[in-house]
Amino acid sequence: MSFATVVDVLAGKVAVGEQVTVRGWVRTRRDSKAGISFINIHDGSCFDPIQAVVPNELDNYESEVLKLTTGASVAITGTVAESAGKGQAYELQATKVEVYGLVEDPDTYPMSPKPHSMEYLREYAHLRPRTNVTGAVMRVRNCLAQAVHRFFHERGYMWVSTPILTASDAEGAGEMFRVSTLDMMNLPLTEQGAVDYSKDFFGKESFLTVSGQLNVETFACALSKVYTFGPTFRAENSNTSRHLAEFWMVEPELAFADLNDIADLAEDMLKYCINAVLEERADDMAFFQQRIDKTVLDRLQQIVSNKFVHMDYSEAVEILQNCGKKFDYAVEWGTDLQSEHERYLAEEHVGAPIVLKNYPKDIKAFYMRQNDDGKTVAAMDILAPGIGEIIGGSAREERLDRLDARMQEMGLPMEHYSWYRDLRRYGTVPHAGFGLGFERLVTYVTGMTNIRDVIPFPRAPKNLEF
RNA sequence: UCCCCAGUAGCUCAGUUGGUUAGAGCGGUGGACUGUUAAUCCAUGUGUCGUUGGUUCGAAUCCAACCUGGGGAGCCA
Repeated sequence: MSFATVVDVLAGKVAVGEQVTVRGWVRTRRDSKAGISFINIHDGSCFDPIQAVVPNELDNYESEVLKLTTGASVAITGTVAESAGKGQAYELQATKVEVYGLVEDPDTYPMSPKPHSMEYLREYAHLRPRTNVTGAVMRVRNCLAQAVHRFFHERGYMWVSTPILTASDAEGAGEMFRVSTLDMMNLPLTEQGAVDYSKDFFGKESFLTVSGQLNVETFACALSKVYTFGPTFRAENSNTSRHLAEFWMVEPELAFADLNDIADLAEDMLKYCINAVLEERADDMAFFQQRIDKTVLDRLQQIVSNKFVHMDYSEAVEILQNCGKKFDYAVEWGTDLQSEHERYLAEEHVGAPIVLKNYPKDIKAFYMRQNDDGKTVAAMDILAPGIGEIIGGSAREERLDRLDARMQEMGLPMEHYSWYRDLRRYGTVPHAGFGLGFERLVTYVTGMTNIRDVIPFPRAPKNLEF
């Protein structure tokens, strides 16, 4: 007996007439008094389920087959046949139905075969992978993740696993989650009455990382082309459809590179990943196009076939000031752009992803390379229509005197960054990198509206189930 | 964290100028029919009306606080 996945059978990889066993979960069962039941089985290998045609002559037809409901798990053995019905090229003429597990109360099985709201599905994060929408999201997510690794691998980048536990706030990127093994009911105190972290596990304060960037920079300054791809954590009290407390970030870092190099790298990477999804997950994308976002395929096609628009921050400010549109917040050189401004630029002015470059230094992080004008830094954001900032990057300040000056201006504790400063003291090189919020990419590519629906188990303020 | 909105059956929602027995569709179940596929047709049930407190003769309905969710904002990726 040989086993086959649903995708292999539906794709015709199993010859007609051959006997195989398919294992999975029941999506629907329809009975015909002509003496057969149609059972649709999904196993996650592709969007479509396979139809098994089950004759009532089977021994367990009455006792088990007729008890199969949505969610039951089965192994169905049968002969692959060209389907007599519409809707699928191949089906399984069942000769044996083995039941792993029935659904104990079909009436209250949470994933009933009907449309559910995304909010409802979120409450069943352990069962929602069985739904069309979550299954499709996770296949696309996987496709994107694999494409990220492939993209960098093909270009000679090395994947560096940067640490999750850290001592320093990398860039003031956000509030950090504290990690501690101290007894919270009985905290050791210093003579001054502060918590004595020298008694803690690491002998000092420790946190979950907010970014792998500073760590990965050290490897860029030795291995030249590197990236990190892993989870990051922000303890911000952000309650939006675009933020998570735990999310994955792709952060390439490239030595001997400037801002334009990584802007191009970012554009190439996005196009590569989107092309991968269009090629490998056409079935899932057809579903998103039909049920989730009627514009998603057009949008993705446009991205892969057009050059991104580059624009300096200063130019964007001028455009916003002269566009004649009324904004809730005034646009002024030197302030950060508001969501409404970013949305206008990406959605109305350009209608495609836009690369904004050379921001005022005062609204950006300390490590960003200072431009010769004395006012701006070599930073860039890529803004995507419908979702806003999807990528943020910069050239890094490689000149020690400039870096120190900036850190002093911003009041950063120099001693925490000694190793970071060493990179500038010993054989410094120009380098640049960016960060891509992976879930934002998945959101954008699928057309989903809430980022909590594109990660298996979303973590957000007041939300840590499962 | 701020502003706005919502929370009633397994799910999606209607209802309520405070008043006996709380409504529909879908799902489930039973039946009919059918190479069906969001099947169709007939029958059928279901409720701490988010939680706690208050006002009242009486609260699902009014008020307050809280919890949870949604939309927007801020922070960012």
